[in-house]
Amino acid sequence: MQNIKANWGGYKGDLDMNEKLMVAIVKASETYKKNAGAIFRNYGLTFSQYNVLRILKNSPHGKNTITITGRIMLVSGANMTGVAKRLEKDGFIIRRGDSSDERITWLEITPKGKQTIKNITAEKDKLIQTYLMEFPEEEKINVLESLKRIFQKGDVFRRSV
Amino acid sequence: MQNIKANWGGYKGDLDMNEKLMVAIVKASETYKKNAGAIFRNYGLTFSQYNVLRILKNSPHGKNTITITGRIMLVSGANMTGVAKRLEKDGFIIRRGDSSDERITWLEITPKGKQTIKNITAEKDKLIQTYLMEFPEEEKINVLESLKRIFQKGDVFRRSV
DNA sequence: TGTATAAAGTTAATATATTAACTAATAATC
DNA sequence: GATTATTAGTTAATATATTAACTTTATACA
Repeated sequence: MQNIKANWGGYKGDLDMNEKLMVAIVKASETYKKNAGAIFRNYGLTFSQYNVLRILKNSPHGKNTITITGRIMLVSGANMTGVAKRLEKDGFIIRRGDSSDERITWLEITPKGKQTIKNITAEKDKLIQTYLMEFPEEEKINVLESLKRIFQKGDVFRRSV
Repeated sequence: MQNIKANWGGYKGDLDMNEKLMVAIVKASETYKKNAGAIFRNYGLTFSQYNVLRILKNSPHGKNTITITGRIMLVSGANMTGVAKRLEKDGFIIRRGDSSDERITWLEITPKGKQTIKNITAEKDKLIQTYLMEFPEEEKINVLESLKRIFQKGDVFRRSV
């Protein structure tokens, strides 16, 4: 195993275990976002854009509203406006108003969007497999449960602020 | 426990366990970044700016180079330029060239920067404690080890691309 | 019924982050 | 010693993300 801390300018972490764990979560996340984003770029998508398509594909009739999609992704509505516009410009989704509630904008994945998600699958799964190949199923379940507890706490925290 | 999936527009995750785990890592990370960022903002810092100060504080003589700091944070050098300039403008760091190697720019945390980090500590630790209060020490160690394996794999991946 | 409140979405200003292209300085190699 | 390659950092263009302020539409309720 190579030493990934090579040449860190003498930096020594003096973080306690708690902050060390949070920093590790952020680093694992950033690593995945960069590696997966590099794959998605070859298919004309950013990491965020891929996630919108993934959510729409798993929503009834391949569509959902801007606000709910943003809520699942934990991003603001203001940010969703731009992401959705760029996805529509490139033909991955269409945007359509709701006939009975004119406040609502529906996002719907197009056939091109569905096909792109499908094309990405193998390469994306292979990447994740390189991370997790040594993980027994039980370890995955344990880590998943631990992480869920963290962001559910964070959700409560956010609501109370 | 309230249902945090309330009103998700019928969205159903059909992710396999592997992708589910990666999505959970990203969500835990984003949750922490948002919650901690809200605290740091009260002290005049963004999440990224706080991390630069944390790294400098733990570096020899409170300083490190732009490139190495960015490498620890997993962000590009181009991004570091802007973050460092804004930190200097607000008096949290100073930037100084190296006398023997004129390519290098050193970032050094100021007394104001050190004091700000110190002021933030209690509130930041309290936030992390709300996430981890139910975690036995052994669970923290296990999750930390699991996550480290992920971003070390990601590091190797990045080098090979 | 009418007014107040809430919800959905957009715009503007700003910070973070990327890649690509570039300059300048140092290191390696022939 | 001269050429080539590498390293450090910046700039430009673009995408992502935030909060604050705003418009429009729908809902609550008195």
